[in-house]
Amino acid sequence: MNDQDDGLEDFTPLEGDAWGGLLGVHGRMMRLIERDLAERCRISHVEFEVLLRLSWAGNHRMRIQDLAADSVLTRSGISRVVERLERVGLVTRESAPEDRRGAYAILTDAGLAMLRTARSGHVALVRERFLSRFGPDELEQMAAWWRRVEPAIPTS
Amino acid sequence: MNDQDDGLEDFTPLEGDAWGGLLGVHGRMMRLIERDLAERCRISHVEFEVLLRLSWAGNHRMRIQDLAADSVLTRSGISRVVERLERVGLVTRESAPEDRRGAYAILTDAGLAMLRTARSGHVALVRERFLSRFGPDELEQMAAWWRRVEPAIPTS
DNA sequence: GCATAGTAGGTGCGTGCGCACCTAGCTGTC
DNA sequence: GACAGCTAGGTGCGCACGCACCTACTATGC
Repeated sequence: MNDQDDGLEDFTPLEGDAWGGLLGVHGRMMRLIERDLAERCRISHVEFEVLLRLSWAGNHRMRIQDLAADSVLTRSGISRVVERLERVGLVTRESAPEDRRGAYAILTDAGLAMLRTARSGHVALVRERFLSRFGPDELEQMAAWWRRVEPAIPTS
Repeated sequence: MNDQDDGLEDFTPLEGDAWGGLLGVHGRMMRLIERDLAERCRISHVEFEVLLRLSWAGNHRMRIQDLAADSVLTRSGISRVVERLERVGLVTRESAPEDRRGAYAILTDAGLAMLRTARSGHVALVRERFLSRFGPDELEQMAAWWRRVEPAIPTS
């Protein structure tokens, strides 16, 4: 039912399918993921991501600013996420000795335990709905595309 | 700095690159897009999307429920988006004669004009940062992937 | 030393949205 | 017709987040 050219630049059908499809797949997946994590673990996806990245870090600790970089949230957002996680005992905060302005978020044992259960179900979900639809060669190509595009998009 | 296997299922590196890359690219692009639309047109991306889909519809009008389906927002979210757009004169509302529970959102002339300026810059941005990084064959493959995956992800 | 600029983290405020619920109206069964 | 059950849209409430700003601290220039 397109109104045909109403005067100015629009996406071509191919562009629309490629870009719009990415938006659609992301939106649907996020709905599934948020519901799943909320029901099983009472945490949000960003909270899960913070726990995950802490688990990757040496000694399970990261500076707030490092958590904020390469996150979908701003520093203020991360600050509040860490506050929420601290309130339920999944992380603790500790001020940085080498720079007294700074603070570390540190994964607790309870946080690590929670992450493990959250992660196994999460991985299963993303595999079932998304990753399993692609062969290894296709996943490799997809990853290569993101590596190609991502550095061209400014972080801030 | 991975903590190596801490006991339960995790993404493989390949899976992590494919899925994490999608999240990263989407997040960065959305930041750019929101800032651009806000600065140039004082509208958000969801508001833009509603205007766009109205412009595609016959007579530039759609039922609220049809706007909500296949949107990233719920019905209540769409209801508020339409309310905001109505308040600034970009759409009007009209109750549906064939089902008196229902309502149409209708694009106004001002809304169409706004959409045109918003869209041209938006298309340019998405092309510059994303679409132009791919060849036509790659865009076709990407679109095919989304077509393959999307129906397997429940809408609600 | 002192002054200025820059940075890390936190916070008041405004806003956007989901959830649960409400009302009005449609539909189906009897 | 009467009544139950469903659906479309809107709304009160709570919450998460960005923006702008604040405080505490560090870094740089003199």
